[in-house]
Amino acid sequence: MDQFLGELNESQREAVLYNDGPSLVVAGAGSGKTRVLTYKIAYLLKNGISPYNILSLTFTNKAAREMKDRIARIMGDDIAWRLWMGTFHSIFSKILRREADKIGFKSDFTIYDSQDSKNLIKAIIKEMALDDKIYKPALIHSRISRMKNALITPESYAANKELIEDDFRSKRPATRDIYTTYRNRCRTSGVMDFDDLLLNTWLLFREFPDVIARYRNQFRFILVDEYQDTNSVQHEIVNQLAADHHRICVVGDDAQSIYSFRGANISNILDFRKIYPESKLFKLEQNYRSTQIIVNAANSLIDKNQEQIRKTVFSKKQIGEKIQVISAYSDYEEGYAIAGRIAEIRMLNHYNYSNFAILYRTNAQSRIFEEALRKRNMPYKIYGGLSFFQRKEVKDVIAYFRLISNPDDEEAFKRIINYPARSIGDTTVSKIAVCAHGNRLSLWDVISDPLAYNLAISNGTANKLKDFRQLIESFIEANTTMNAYEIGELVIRQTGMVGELYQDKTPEGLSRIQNIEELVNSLHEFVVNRQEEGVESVKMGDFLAEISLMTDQDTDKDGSNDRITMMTVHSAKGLEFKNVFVVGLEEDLFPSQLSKNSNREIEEERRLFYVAITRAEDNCILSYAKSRFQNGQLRMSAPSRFIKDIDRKYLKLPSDITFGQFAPENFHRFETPHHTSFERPWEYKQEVAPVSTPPTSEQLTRIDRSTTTQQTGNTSSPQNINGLAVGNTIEHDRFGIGEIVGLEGNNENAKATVEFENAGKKQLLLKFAKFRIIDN
DNA sequence: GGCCGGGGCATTTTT
DNA sequence: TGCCCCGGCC
Repeated sequence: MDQFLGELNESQREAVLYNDGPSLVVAGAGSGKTRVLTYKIAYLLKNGISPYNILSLTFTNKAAREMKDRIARIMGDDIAWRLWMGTFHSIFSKILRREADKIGFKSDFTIYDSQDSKNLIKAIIKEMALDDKIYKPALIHSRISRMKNALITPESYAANKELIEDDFRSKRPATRDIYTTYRNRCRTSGVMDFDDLLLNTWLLFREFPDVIARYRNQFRFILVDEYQDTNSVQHEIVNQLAADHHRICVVGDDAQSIYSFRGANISNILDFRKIYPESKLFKLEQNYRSTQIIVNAANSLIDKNQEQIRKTVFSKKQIGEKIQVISAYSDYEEGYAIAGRIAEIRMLNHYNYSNFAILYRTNAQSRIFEEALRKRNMPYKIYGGLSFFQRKEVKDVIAYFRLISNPDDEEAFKRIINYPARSIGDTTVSKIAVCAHGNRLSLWDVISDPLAYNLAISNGTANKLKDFRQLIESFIEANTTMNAYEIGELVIRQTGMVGELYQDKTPEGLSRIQNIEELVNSLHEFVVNRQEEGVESVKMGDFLAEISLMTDQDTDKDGSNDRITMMTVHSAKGLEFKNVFVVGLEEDLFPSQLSKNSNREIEEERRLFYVAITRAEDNCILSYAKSRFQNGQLRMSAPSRFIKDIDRKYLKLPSDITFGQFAPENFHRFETPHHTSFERPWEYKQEVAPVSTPPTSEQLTRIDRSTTTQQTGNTSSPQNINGLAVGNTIEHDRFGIGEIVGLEGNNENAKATVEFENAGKKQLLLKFAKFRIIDN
């Protein structure tokens, strides 16, 4: 016991030791918050508290898994295993499965992912004959989701004047009907969406005093991680559970609240002490991750936010390098500059590629870095994008699994009734659907007894439906005796999906087959693991319950490779890297244009930037491009206000940086037209750059261009368009080296005539041309 | 039933 | 630009 308490600093220890009442642990970035949570739980366990009595909620499966592993190392597997530790969604789905019958569900209800939800909403909008240009499914889905997260049921929605007026004003008065229908349809289908897992738990606890009493009694200690990102339902459920004993400990950092767009409510953490006036506040302020400069720079940034719990995060690590700000002429050049800088830092300090991360605001930015890294043969891994379980072929197979487990599942039904093709078209499906919804039945109910509902279908169609029904029934039958893996194999064989896929020899087809094989492997692994744990029969339903709450991060297997990480700032939360590049620091990109309406949103973007910077241990480098292709057009961009928000003394700024305007007006018309020394144009003159090697001559040319071309901020100059001039030599991605012999137009219409060495004379629309300037 | 092309569109996403 | 969706066509 003492040995691990000794590993804590004073405030960490205090936070661990206090367990008699509510506490709020404000944990600055890198301050050892996971360590506190882990040791706190270990401390309770060592003091004789049963793992069964501890509820500990996290935001990701990964976080839960890591914490469980750490506790297992201290307390042993068997104890760690019995802890109620997991994400809100997984813990509450477990409870809901147990109590399902009380709220009109079966314990093997399936879970709709966001895509299923959107599909259903889309179908409802279509059935209601509403215009899906006005009732955009994604928009309606997010509104419904917000409502659920704010504890608003269809009934309370309809009773809420403000919401109704709101919808009326935005010309979407039918929203509440869509919401009601959506909820009802989920019920007849025996499914819950992600938000239902929370809302239904809250409703269950509210409606059934005996149930909540049981769980209150069980969860004698409640711990919640990342409290700044909880939404109202989560907050309220936690309050329901803690109502009697108040032994609740929430951990979080208001400065890292970045999910309000998903309904996270920062006031949950800001107002925690209002709800529990007797609560103790612990502040973890020592950052063990980053250099002093990084911590101080981040502090100076976040200081610009109004709404926050004031704290003084500090580091006792080395002072470190200043945060370098790289200015690039274009988004392409930004890519090259970053790739070059990574190569330099890596060589000089013998870092691995895995010590580097490129963080951006939007996924769309990844492509350019991908190209730049690939050209230099630098290995990388991109996170985000389509996850394994979202892939079409995987979803198709899983839809069968879902239908076997719960034949009422409407989205699963629709997905596979005609896949593989069995000539049951949309017309038939909508006839079934109309009939089903009219009678408040599931689609499966209708095809189980088509005669009873007078379906207007031909005999041929009726036979096809019968075949489909019998196929699924045979699976359902087999499912009573077979384990999840056996059923999986059976389904894939019997449906003929494999045969169909093996026809396809294209790379995409091959990858589809691999994905299905991987799914089968994971089924196998799942069954074997469970059996090792002593579960005798491992059912398909168990597998579904597990994977429906999984994300990409949980299936990531090549995480140990030596690769540069590329991801959005959002997904970097909770991670750390020796060297972090935060790129695209431009107005309208970071902060996002869409966040500029309100100060609240700007503050969230600033917190996002704070999260980005505080991922860095040794080196943090920022970059921006002065022009960028956005939504298919070339746009001039100004450096982000957030760069200005950082105290200048922690920055190494490029000499030509100016804020609040597109192109610098005070650019120097080059005293020395060509750099002859190794001085880097982006650095403050008085600064020495101890960390960096002199750039290669190749880079210097590029960097020189980047500054000289800025003279062309005015886009109308005839000789000098979009940073190009007649006489420049460029290297085009496809045509190679060439010289510019003519220029016309400007901005997005700008064209250059280029005489290429090998490809002859070409007209390039600059908006689309991919090239870089190599000499002027 | 599946393929092609035009038009519209475009944050962030731990579950 | 690149993606997705829809409608038209074979």
